[in-house]
Amino acid sequence: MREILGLMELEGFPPRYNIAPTQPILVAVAAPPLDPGSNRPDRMAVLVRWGLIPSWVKDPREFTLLINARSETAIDKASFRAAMRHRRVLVPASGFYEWHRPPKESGEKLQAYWIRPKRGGIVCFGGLMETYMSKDGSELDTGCILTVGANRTISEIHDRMPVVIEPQDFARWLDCRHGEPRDIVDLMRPADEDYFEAIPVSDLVNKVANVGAELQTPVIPPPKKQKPATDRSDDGQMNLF
DNA sequence: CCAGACGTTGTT
DNA sequence: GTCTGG
DNA sequence: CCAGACGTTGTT
DNA sequence: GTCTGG
Repeated sequence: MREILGLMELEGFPPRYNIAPTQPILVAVAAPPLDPGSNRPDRMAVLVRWGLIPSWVKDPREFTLLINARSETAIDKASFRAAMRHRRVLVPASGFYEWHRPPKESGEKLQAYWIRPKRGGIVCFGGLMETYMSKDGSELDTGCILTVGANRTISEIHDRMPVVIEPQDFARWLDCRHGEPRDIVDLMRPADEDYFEAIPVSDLVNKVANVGAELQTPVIPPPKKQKPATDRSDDGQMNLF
């Protein structure tokens, strides 16, 4: 991931297997303009609270937790408009969890899935951040992840999925100095059908107190046909969500 | 115009 | 701060 | 799901 | 008839 993002700050960042809203997440942002000849990286890593707080919020305690933003509407929403223009970020992860909620009548149980790139490695989600100034003068960096309608593969599980930004689009996504929202709308689209694989996992993941690698151990879900996951092991560097 | 909301998803 | 609903 | 709206203007 | 708001 360090190689992918060009960040220096990632050494020694431990793997995390169950990141819940309000917890810190690592994001990549564009660094301030470089001096000519500088070899400083043009991106930097920031830890933000997962749950965006717009700058105009009076009392964060009474404000809804904004962990996702719909990419179709974020440009026009008061809560996301400024961040969409000025504070786009990349959120690196080794995948995400999603829950399949069967119709109540079906009798099927809620099934959790660990969803990761088929090729393994790191995926970068499109996200937004804000720096919130509280009344006591302290700053709180917060962020959220953009979503888009699920592709056919993921829609078996859920109707939405995170926006995936490909490496060749990182620079354009992050360049908020020149790139306006209309210049990046094309990047907010469902991932290719074969980009992700969904691995059924146990309901251990449902409890945020469970945080170990065993959360990603494949299970065979009871009734429906579901291809068991491979046992290809993860690189263990950065297991977000 | 003015007052009030400002969001998503449904357990990540 | 900006948008929406009345 | 059901009830209610279904339109525009917004300084005349 | 269809959409929206609760």
